[in-house]
Amino acid sequence: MTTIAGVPAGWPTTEEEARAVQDALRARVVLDETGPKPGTGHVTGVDVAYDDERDLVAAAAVVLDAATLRVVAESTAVGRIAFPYVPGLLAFRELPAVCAALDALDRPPGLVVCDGYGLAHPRRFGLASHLGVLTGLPTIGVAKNPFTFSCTDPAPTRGSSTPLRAGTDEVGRALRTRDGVKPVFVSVGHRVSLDNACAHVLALTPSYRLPETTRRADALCRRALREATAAGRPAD
DNA sequence: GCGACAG
DNA sequence: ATCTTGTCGC
Repeated sequence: MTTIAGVPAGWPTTEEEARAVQDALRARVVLDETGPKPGTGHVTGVDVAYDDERDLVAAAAVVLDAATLRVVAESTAVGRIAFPYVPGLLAFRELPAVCAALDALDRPPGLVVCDGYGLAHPRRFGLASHLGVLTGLPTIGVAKNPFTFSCTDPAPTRGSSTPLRAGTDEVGRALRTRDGVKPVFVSVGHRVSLDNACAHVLALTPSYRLPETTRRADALCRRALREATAAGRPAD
């Protein structure tokens, strides 16, 4: 079943407000924990799909057994779009629906894998870090594009990586998850080290470029959006 | 000022 | 993110 995601009271309306929230919350990010051990416990993927025409958003959370990568639980949530897409402010668009989907799970999510960035962000507070602070859960970000960051190309074999830097700080890593295929871009969200985040991503990519968590959540939120769009309309 | 820019 | 068919290759 799909729950309804409302926009929280006080959710930012303007870009200025949203940036102020990021500046206020980023101090709460915890960076001195290693995080759960890869291959143990549960790992949850979250993703969101949009229908801008109908002002609809659908989020999905899919819990996998970290050892077997089998799905053990899932949930979806639909609602109104909470914020426009603005580079650097993606969290304000995605998080209300994502939080509603996580709340609807029948068990703890364990480590949460987000689409996008955590610390690798203009104000060091991308959606993975933001979700971690709001929920207290360990989170990481896995992005498909380098955003504003640049890096050298990792060696062509699976497992190789190069740093993603902002100045001299390593804010993330370009990580090759398949031989000869474009890397993914991993960054820390909350309560997980960068080394451990990369280890998790490798454990979650036995066959494809993207983590199984992301692939499952992507498929599920698209389905939830289709079904929400089809509902309440005359059959034809 | 102009372009680039996670999803 | 989303609009969109077939096609080349393992």
